[in-house]
Amino acid sequence: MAYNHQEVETKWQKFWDDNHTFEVTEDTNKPKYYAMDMFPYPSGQGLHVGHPEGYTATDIMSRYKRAQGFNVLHPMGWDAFGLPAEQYAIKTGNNPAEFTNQNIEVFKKQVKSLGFSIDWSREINTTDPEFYKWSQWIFEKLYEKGLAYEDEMMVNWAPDFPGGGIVVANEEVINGKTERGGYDVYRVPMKQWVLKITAYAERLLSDLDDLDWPEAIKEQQRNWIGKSTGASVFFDVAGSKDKQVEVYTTRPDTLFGAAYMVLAPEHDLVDQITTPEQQAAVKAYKEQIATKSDLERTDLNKDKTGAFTGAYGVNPINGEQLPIWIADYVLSSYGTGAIMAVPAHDERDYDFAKKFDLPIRPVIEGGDVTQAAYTGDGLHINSDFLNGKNKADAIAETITWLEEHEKGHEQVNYRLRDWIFSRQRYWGEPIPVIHWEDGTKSLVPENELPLRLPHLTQDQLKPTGNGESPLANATEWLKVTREDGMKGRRETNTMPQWAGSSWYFLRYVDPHNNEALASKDKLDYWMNVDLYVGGAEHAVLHLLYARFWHKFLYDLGVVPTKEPFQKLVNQGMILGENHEKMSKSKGNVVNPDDIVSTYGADTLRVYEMFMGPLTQSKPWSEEGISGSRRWLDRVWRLLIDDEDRLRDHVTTVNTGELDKIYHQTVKKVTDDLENMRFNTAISQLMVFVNEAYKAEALPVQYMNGFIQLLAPIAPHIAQELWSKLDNSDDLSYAAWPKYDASQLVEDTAEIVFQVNGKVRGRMTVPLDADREQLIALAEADENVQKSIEGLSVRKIIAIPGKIVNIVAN
RNA sequence: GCCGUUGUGGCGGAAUUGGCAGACGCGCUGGACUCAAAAUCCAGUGGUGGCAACACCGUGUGGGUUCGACUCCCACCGACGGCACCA
Repeated sequence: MAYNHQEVETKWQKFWDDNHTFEVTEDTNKPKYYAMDMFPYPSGQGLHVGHPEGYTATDIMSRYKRAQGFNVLHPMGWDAFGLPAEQYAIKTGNNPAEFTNQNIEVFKKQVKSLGFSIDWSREINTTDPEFYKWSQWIFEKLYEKGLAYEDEMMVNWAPDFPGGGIVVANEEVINGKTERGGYDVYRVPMKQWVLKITAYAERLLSDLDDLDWPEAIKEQQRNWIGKSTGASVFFDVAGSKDKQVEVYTTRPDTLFGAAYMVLAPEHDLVDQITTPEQQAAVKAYKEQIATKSDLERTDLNKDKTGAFTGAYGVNPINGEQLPIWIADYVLSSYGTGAIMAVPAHDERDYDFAKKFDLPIRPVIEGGDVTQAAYTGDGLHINSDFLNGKNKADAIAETITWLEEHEKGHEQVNYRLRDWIFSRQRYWGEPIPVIHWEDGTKSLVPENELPLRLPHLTQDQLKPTGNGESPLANATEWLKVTREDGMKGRRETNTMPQWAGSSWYFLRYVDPHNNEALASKDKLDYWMNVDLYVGGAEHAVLHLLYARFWHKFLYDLGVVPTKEPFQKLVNQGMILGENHEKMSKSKGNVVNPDDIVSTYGADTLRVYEMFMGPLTQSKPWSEEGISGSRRWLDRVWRLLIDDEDRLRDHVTTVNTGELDKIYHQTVKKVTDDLENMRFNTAISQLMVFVNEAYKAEALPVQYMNGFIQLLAPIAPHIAQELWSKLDNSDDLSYAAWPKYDASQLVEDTAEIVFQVNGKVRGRMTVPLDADREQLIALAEADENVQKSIEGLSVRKIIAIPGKIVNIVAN
């Protein structure tokens, strides 16, 4: 009978569930392997074909490692806080929790239909109070260590965001608009909870080196952290002895070329130093930029703007007085929010100087300051004791001078900013803080965690209109009274979606623990994650936050490793048949449910792995998927006849005709799986099947081995064939086949004969034929003779086992 | 503009250390089976020329190193992703 995928897949999925096949314990006698996917946000859309790609990859590795004798942890969970559920609730009056749980049920059913070897007893859900209790616990530890603080700071405020506006993290702003939805972002001061990720900047940067991650992601994180080395330089303000402007520069060597100074408009000193005559102009400028969105500010960046404060700074190196301006091309949030401007050697300063007619004095040879700023290296000029020195020497010399004269020092800066951690939302983890009427605040006591989200009615969920979270409407929940009668109000902001995903991988190792986020023993055994697979879109957000929290927990002694994810793999995107990103509007979306019901989960798994390298983006093909199904049918027919019985040619007799290809296949598939080259592993399995079709007899032992090699990729059909071959042991834990290296040894090799690098003949010779023999054979070759006719031989290269190349002219 | 990734048949993609370019699959062509079709099995399939043996061309473009380059080096072009006044 033909292969019936629906029957077989249902049967074995039930078998795995009933037998708890993939539930895992801490068997310390075995080496461990922790393979994990980035857990999904359970949207109402359900799974798309991109999800199974990564999930299949980790599942193959999990099944392969299990057969290799590893104790494998392969879990799944749900990143279930987030805006869509809240917005849906506002619109329909449904409870976000119920809605979320319905979505999870749909997702879970879909994921299960693909036959992954997941330990479902460890399923987690970030919206479960028993889970977010520990998100809150980590926040409290951060607070206790001074790494979570509340501050009036310039935040990214998107007032048009549905539901009354929202503050987003720097990382969530793309081109001056919110990453989600594309709403305009304004920089406004607001009181927010902030996590001090900058305290870990250096470690987040340097520990990247030892990680087995794609270079692109490491590079993105390095750029995001943005370490730079330069100098702080102190400029006195002329006429006011007690005031100093500290600037940061990476080019202290150009100090003699400083022409003016610029403060960020928000800089503290601006109001103190502005002269009475300039006050109106400065005030007008500050108002002008305050109303601009980030996008408008960047758009206008070609056209520099600014205002003169009327004050002057004193260049410490030569006593020269430099006008102090304010301009929004200097950012208050980077360095000291103040710069020395060297228009001759900095493009931004050059543009500004041109616009406001400020002097441009070169201090490095090379370039033409009438045309453009020169940012390259060269010998210094107009620079007193630096004259004649190159950039590197002059930088070192200047820093020495600054330090000796106490006018500055070497300084390292990071582009990374602290992490704005509060969101004006209902559907997130409540921040466990109480604000007391005397102006103090305190944490919710640890024994009262989790601080649960109160139930809100549809009306209460609606925006407050003042930028506050809907939790401000939860009157009863909000009020707290202390034993001493002091009244307090709970924090109404909630945590961002990144909170749960910053540590969820720790919870999988001990998901039901009430005493700790996970027990020390289990963390010691399982951490860190050996393989983490997910999309590249999380390069700086999730992966940086998770590393930060992990390092913090490492410092607390909670986790045993400095880094959470040893190996990271980004699966490529699956594109539509037209090579474009799948989207509803383009009508090229493929629904995995349809594929599973038409062709089966195994076909989907084989196809997605065979399409090409896991890490590459590749287009979907309907013909490709049916080809994968045809191949599985071919595998089935190789072993099973029309009456659904094992074919007669599967025997215990080994004629030897498949020896070589079998052992080659075991070797190649093992190598390929080890290196996650699933496409070439499948191709080798196809080659084996092609050979097997030509063979008279199929030794049962080779057929069993082949099924084992196939099992990680197509587990259902493999299980069915395994049972039809009368195996009584559990395929999921059967020891991985070994190959016999002696079967792979060749005693002959095909030697290529070349003349001037062009192939002119070939011959199969004994492997031990030496140089002289090979040359003789090549020279005797008819076609070779024809090619060298009339030429004189200059040189002959002969490499035994490979090639003979005759050079002649 | 800067950083990263990438470029191979009609299509998806292989190619260990510099040593036969195009494995495997899709598609296409032919054959077998069939009254016929589908399915299946077998064979062929980079381009040009030739009945053929074979020859020439061919891994984004242009150079270079080498007996020999998809592979190493230099310059450039295109695609994709990220960053974007970070002093």
